[in-house]
This record gives sequence, structure tokens and C-alpha cells, in this order.
Amino acid sequence: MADAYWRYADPRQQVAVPQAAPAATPTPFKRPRPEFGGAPELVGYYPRDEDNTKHAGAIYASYDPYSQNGMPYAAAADPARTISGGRPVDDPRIPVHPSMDSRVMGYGGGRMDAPLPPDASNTLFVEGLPGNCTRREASHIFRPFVGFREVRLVNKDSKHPGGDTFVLCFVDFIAPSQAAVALDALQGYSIDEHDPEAGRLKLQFARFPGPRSSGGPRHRR
DNA sequence: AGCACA
Repeated sequence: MADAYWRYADPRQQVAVPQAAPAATPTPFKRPRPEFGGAPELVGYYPRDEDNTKHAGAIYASYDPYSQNGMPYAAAADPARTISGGRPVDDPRIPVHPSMDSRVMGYGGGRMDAPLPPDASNTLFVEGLPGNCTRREASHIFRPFVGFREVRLVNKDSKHPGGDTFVLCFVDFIAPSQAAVALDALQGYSIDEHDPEAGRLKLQFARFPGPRSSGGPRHRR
């Protein structure tokens, strides 16, 4: 029962990247297997859907890569795939209570009663990243968090001359509550495990949350 | 300590 549940919960990832399986691709498997065209670096993170299907649920609890591309969810597109009583479970834009959303259990499970600070916003202001930190690298840190949208890096040089340049980071989330979870989880996070004092992340809510996330002038090709 | 992009 529960097995079947997750077995049908899995197709989310299959439909999420439709362009990954062009007509030319032969599919020797029973079901079309996604080639992870959207996020190849995540291949190792996904369990093959043979046996540990319940683990898949646990992983989806923490990882929500599909909310970034604005892709329609399989659950929303195909009513037959809808789980959990007809509600499109994956719509993070709906501010559900953590207790209702199993995906939040990964990082936010213990704090469903955490009240949001009054200055909570969708955007986090992160400092403490090393000066050579890349956008990709910073994204790796925040992407696992539910509601993650995008990260923006800003290079600044220190006040007094001679100081080394540092990196500011603005991280957009879909909802302030989701930003709060990441803020709390990554507060004091050591970038470099060998030199813990070098990169301790300090996170706050950004003063002027301005998600330029979707549709902004990006150097896209 | 530091808060940018539209």
C-alpha cells in the first residue's frame, strides 16, 4: 500500500524533465527514466526506484528541485497522479503549515511552532562566504532547502584599504517561512570544514527583499 | 561590520 503510494509519487521526477527524453532516445526501461537533463549533478542523490522507494519520499522531503524551473508539477498536470487527497502537494507557493507538508519535515520538522520574526522576508542576506565563492557553489548550499529560488552574489571590498574583498549573498525563497528555515539551519555554517573559523555563515533577513528571480535580465546566452 | 538587483 505504502509502496504503491510512493511508486506513484515518483513520476513527479519523470515528468518534471520532459525534454530530457527526446524522441530519439530509446527507452529500454519499463517506464521512461529521466536522464536528469535539468540537474545532472544531482544524479547521485536520487535513488533508483527499484527498492528504496520510501527513502525517495524522505529525500523529496528535503529536496525540491522542481520549484525552481517553474515547471508544472505532474500532480497538477495529471489528476491521476495527484496524491494526498487531490491537492497538488508540490505547490510551495501555497503557505501550508509544516505539519501538513511532508517535504518540510526534512529541515523544518522540529520547528513547526517557530514563529517568524517580524522582519522576516523572502530574501536572506548572507555574509561570510569566501571571496572566491562562485554562484554555483553558493547555490549548492541553499538549493536543498524547500522554497529556494535563486542566489545572487555581490562582491564588495572592505571599508578600510588593504582589506580583502568579501562576498555578499542574497538568497531568494518563495516564502518567508522557508527562508527562515534555511536561515536557522545555516546560521554559523562552516564553509571550510578544515578551517572552521574561516567561513562561518551569518544570515539575516534582507532589509529590502527584492526578488528579481524570474524574468530578470540575465546573461542567458 | 558590511545589504544588491530592478
